[in-house]
Amino acid sequence: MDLLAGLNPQQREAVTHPGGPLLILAGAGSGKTRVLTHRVAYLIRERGLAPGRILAVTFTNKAAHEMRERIDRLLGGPVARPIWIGTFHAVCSRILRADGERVGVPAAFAIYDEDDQRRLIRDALAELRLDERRFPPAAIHAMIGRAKDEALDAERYAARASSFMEEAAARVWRIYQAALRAAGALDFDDLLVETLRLFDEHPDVLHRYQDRFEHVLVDEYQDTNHAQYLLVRALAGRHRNVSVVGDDDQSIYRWRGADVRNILEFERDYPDATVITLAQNYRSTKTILAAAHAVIRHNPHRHAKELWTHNADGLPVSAYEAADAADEARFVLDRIRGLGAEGIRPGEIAVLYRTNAQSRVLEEEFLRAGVPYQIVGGVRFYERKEVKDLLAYLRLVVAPGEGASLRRALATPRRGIGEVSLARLAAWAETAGCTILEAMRRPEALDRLPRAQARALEAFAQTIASLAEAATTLPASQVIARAIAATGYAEMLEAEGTEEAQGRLDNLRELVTVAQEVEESTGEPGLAAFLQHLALVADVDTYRDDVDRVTLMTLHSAKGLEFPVVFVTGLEEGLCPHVRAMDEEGGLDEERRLCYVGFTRAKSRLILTHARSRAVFGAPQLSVPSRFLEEIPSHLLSAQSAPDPWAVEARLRPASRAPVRAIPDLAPGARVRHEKFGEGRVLEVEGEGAGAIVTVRFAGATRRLALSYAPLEPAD
DNA sequence: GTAATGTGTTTTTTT
DNA sequence: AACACATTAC
Repeated sequence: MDLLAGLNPQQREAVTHPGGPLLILAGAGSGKTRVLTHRVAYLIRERGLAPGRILAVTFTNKAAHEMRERIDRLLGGPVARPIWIGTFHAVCSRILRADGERVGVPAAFAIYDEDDQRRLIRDALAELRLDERRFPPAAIHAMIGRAKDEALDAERYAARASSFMEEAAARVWRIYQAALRAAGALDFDDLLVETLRLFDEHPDVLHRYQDRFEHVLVDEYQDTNHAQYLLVRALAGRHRNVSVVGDDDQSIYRWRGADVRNILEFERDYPDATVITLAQNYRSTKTILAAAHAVIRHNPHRHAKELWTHNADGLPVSAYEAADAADEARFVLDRIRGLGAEGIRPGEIAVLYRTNAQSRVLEEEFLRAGVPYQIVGGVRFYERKEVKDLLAYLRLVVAPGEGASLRRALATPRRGIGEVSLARLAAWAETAGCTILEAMRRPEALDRLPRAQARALEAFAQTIASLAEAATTLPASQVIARAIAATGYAEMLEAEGTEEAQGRLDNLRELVTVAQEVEESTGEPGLAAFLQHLALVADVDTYRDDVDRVTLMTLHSAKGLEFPVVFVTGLEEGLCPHVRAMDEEGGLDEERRLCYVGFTRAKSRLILTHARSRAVFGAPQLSVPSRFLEEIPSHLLSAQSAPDPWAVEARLRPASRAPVRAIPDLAPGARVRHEKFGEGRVLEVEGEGAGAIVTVRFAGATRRLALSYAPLEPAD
């Protein structure tokens, strides 16, 4: 396959660039992913570079996956396996697993999630007798996180602390860090910081990686923070073949420490850098690009540039003013139904919003309408209670000394062990100098406890021990499958007998599938590797483009994706731009970039909505249209508005936007006709009247439909 | 030791 | 409105 076929001159230049520092300024939809994958394939095939000598850093695990697949496809075989492709966090995690022990990071280190981290912060605050109201754990945690983004450590941070709050954060940090170390755990930021420390304190390790990576490529460079910048500089320090790709207009992670200067000042860092600009857009219509540009051009301090395209003008951008969030959701579903009639499938549609909280109202409407959807983010799969519970058991199998996991695992399923028994056991373990888990197997310790508790603890320790035994020989997926049964978790959920419990059990089984997939794609079958991998999984990684469902997600999650039809909802002052962003320096600019990212996801249709009233913390608030909407010239727009509920005649009409028609009264067994699906038979009816949801078997498929929306009529 | 009830907090975005 | 956390009741 010709690696250069179909590429424009700038893309070709980027793909074939011989070596040395390369900056690719790639606008939205300019084919940057394509350039990156073709460049890697080119280096391997045309330049004879061994795949193992390439490091490619992506923004999400999903992007990493896709890149690997595309490279294999380009080169016509499974060539990509040895390439190091992954997020900064995944790459650092791999380095630390191999060499972390040189700086005191155990090979089977745990990666603490948000919950675990917050618990340690609160413990530290309590130890320092600091009031949580005056020193909110979330704020302290964020301060520490930001400092780690800057590659600072507690000592240097303490030295430059200039306020009482910062001094408190520095004191908390020391205790927090000691607690992590004691648990053999790292937080997300530590993955980067500890890798940097490893390189700093052990130059021989750094040299090994520097020599190995002849080419380093970094995607989404505009969203790298200082620690990541230092990592790139260190890893590419020997061969200086560093290619970075990014777009300053799409920098949306400043709050996480991302520093646009990394991309704006690349030429200062590497004076001999080649700079290539990709400005031709292959994704969107002229109208969509014009609307996006009309917004982004209001930002100061940007590389002034305008995308252009050979694509058609396309339809005007739609704008809808809804009465409230529910009306907005109904409008979205109305439109989606209309698009369906035009032959556009659910999988081609995305509904975007600023905050996860907005997804709830939308989701309700999707359920009511029976339109298939997937929500990316929100309550994350790996933060669900049952998943975290099971992971606690698994962590315990890998690291028996880990206190937080022990607590969690002991609590569910209930086995009659509470604070009191655990404290007694912990005290005994302390004096005996063993772990709590070991104490559970000592008769001397168990004799001090009531009979029932002693039995339960003994059985618990036995369960963990047998799982640990299994983990020495079996791959992670099989250990997990055993754990679901051996811990009594399956039994507990089955006993509940509710649909919810069944769903939880399904989630746990899903974990087995995930483990199998990870084993196959990484080639590392062990439980420890799997647990570390899991901690790094992002929301977008769970987004699937192979299912025919409408995708609901935040503007942030949408970065890097594209859809034929895109809805951007909630375009109101205070929401997008968000109030919390506006009291920060440069916050408004970033909100505008976020909006720009949203618009430029759309290929052919862009639909914008805002509501006159929206509930904040449950209380309705009036809101005005976002300034970003006002920035779009009216000739690009086709606007529409919900009726004013205060107008007299409007008050007499039903509030619902549902088509006014007779609601058929159906019972199971009835024959019905659907505009699109043809004739079918009713299997089940849930609810009554307009709110009812019916399950109908059509010739092709069985579907759940909302009676009030679905164009369903009795067939006689 | 656990379940029921009450209270306060939450929403910005995430590797 | 929804959820986590604390307190109370059993």
